[in-house]
Amino acid sequence: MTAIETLPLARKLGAYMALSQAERTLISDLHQSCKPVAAGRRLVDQGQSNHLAYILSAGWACSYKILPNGARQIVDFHIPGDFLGLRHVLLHTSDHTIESITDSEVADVPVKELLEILSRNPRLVTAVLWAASRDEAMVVEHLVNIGRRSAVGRMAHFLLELGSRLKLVGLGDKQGYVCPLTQYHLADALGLTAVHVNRVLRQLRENGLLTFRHGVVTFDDYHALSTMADFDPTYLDQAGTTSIVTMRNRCPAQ
Amino acid sequence: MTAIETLPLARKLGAYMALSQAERTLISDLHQSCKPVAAGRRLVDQGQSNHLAYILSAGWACSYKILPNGARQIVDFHIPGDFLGLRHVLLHTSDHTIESITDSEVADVPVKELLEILSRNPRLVTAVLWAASRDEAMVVEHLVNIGRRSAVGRMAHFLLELGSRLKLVGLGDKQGYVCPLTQYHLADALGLTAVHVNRVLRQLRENGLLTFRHGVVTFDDYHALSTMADFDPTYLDQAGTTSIVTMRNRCPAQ
DNA sequence: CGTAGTGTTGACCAAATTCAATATCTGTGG
DNA sequence: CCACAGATATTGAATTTGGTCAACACTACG
Repeated sequence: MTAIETLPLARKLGAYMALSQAERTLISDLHQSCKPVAAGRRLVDQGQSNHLAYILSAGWACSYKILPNGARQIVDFHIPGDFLGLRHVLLHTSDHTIESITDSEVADVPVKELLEILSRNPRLVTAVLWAASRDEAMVVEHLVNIGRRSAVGRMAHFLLELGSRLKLVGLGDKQGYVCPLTQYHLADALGLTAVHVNRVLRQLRENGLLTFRHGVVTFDDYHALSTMADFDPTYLDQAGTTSIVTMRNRCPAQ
Repeated sequence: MTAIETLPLARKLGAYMALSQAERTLISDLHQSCKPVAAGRRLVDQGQSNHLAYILSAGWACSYKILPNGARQIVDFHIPGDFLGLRHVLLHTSDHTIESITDSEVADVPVKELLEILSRNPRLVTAVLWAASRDEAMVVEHLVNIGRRSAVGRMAHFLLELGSRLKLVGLGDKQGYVCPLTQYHLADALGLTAVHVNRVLRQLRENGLLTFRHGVVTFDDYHALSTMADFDPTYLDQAGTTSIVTMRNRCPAQ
């Protein structure tokens, strides 16, 4: 078992609120069955319910929906420390598929155990609720991105957002990051075709804004890129720490 | 004060799980200050935090984001019984604006009170978390809609979804419903221009699928419309009641 | 090697936008 | 009750964006 401090989920929730020793132990308990998963394996299936939630410890994954016409829309990418299938567990239906992109490691969490832990720990529920809210904020930003930005703007904004998320867990910086996504992944996430993704990437490269080659995203001009993409990482910030602190002072902890 | 049974929020949460008398009373307490709001008034402002959540008792509202270039993306429309500003309260920042579309009635809920109620009532937290999850499911569907469907498909799917939601609160049926949205609202929600919205509506009308005129949506051929739009209302269903019960019983296994 | 997945590019096409002009509706004041 | 203004809806023509089809290059890996 890994030391509690290095568990991505603990680190993530810990960024929201200070965790008591008991709470840390509970989170640790959720990681009992951490196991490797090969790339391309489906963890949650659209339309089915396998009653498991996962914590992604290592690797990349994505959530997507397949339309009857065969088109795929990727809703979100998941990086280490992310909770997988949370909504799936709560709604009891799987409205989308979650699939590993790279070889990964996941801890699967039985629903029963999760619900018991949460029902006994209102503070933890609050933290999880907050993590879920942050996820929704990302989906909303994604929606705005697809609905109201040009292809180039979408791409720039998306790669910047991914950079911010990765920086938070120590997997990237303002220079860039390692990124296992194919142009097909990008296309299905951004509502474009793979061919057009290629052209857009070329355009960004030729304009000296960013380079995405050989699995590496390099920000050639971070400032100019942020400007042209209207990128504002506020919605990702953990400014929430302040928020939760406020919340904790107002309501009696349990 | 209205009888608890007729409060939209109570009705909504009650569809998820049976509510105890104490819980009903708590929900009723949240409606202390129900007041009228004129059309076009902003309730929550992008970038500000006014620390209030609302329950929409009557009328229509919408959440949207304005991009620096002036474009607007409507994230969701709200109808009676919807919770407004939930994420806003939890994240302590307002990442989007919520505005009334018609003259409406809202009950504003002070954050402090809401948090106190939730921290003392884990079951209620679960219900709220679930309502929030349903909202996210709608945003996800919206994302898929914009990312991977043609303009006509988007419009059809969107108007069908709205019909399902309204039917749930008794404001519409398979024939159609009264709808105060302008073509600009539709455009900003679907990532189109108002001009193109007009053409798309004409096309749907001329194909005998649906008519949207003078503030009324009429389904001329519900079945054909659902088919062409790949509409599957599963993600809106309240099958959840079963879900929560089942979740308690099931488990481990894979 | 050879194959499958991925990336790259060009020529052509379709969908949606933009610009612009009118029409219609709705509420308001005279 | 009518005239008017502002918002909303409708339509056409020209343009842009992104998609489709097709060919080929590069890379990794058995």
